[in-house]
Amino acid sequence: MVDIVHSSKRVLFLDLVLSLFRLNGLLIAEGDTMSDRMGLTHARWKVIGAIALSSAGLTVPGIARVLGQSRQAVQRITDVMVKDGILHYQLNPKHKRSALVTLTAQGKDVYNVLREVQDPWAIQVTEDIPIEELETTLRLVRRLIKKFDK
Amino acid sequence: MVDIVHSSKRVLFLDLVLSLFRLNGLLIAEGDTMSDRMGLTHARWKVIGAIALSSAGLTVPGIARVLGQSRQAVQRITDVMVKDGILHYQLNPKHKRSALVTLTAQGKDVYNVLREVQDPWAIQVTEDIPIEELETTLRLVRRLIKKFDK
DNA sequence: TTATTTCTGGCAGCATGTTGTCATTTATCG
DNA sequence: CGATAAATGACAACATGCTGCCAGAAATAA
Repeated sequence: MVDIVHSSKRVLFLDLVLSLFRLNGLLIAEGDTMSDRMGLTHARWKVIGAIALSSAGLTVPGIARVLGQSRQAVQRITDVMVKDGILHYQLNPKHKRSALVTLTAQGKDVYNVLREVQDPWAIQVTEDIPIEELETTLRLVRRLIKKFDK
Repeated sequence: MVDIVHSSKRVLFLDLVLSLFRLNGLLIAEGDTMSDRMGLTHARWKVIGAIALSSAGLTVPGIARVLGQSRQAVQRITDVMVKDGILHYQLNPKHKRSALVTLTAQGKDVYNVLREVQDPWAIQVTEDIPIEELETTLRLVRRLIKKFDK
């Protein structure tokens, strides 16, 4: 009996993992489509979002920690975005070498336009989904993240 | 009132999306760690899994459709795996150009070793998670996939 | 059957992510 | 304070993914 429970949970979970891979790809595609008109890609609005949500200011490794990525990957993205005038490296009083990454005026404009597209999208997608299911799913996802993030 | 509901669902959903990105990265890392000892990467065991689960045999574009990726991405992976002796291109009676991708004997061995690691992992991870939550989450994930996969 | 459309393989270019390494700065510990 | 450990930037190598393009095969429509 225990084995049966284990077995079905195992299959269920592996199915979930594969489905998450699939959904991840589709969400990236959605994000790219949405941010296309403002010259962004999913990797870039992830960075913009992380900065916009932080109050105290973030360094490159800080953004990487928030997004769960390598600092090198984030560094490459921010370097390009600084060149494009979206971001700005601001002297960090707390650290001589590691600058704070901030949104320029243009970057803030981009973020606002992004939200104008993203918000209706989020509302429309969740239209027919009970809030309880979203909560259950988010709780489970966070639980899994905790398990793996060490 | 409607706006409040929309607002909290919107925030909840965006939070979920970011968490899914995070979890995706962690699952890939888990997969890479697990399959490291048999010389696989996550991209490769996804392909092996797709082939192993198919009864009728799959072509490269067929694997791509199952995994929700571009056929070019899959083609590059399978080309390498054929070179490594894990996969084999078998003449397709139904299509002159598009070969069926099959596991070699070595490939089947690899798949079996993979399952020996993956199964206990799945059981251990879901140990303290109610099966109902897994089902709810999988249902929601599939629902989202349907929305975006067109 | 013939014309049109779709599918496929192969190639190229590019975006994104990872790990590894090295030198330097910052933080921590004895 | 001084030694050691951790964090950071910069660079390189590599794995994966995408789109675009072309020519030929296969499926479909007329």
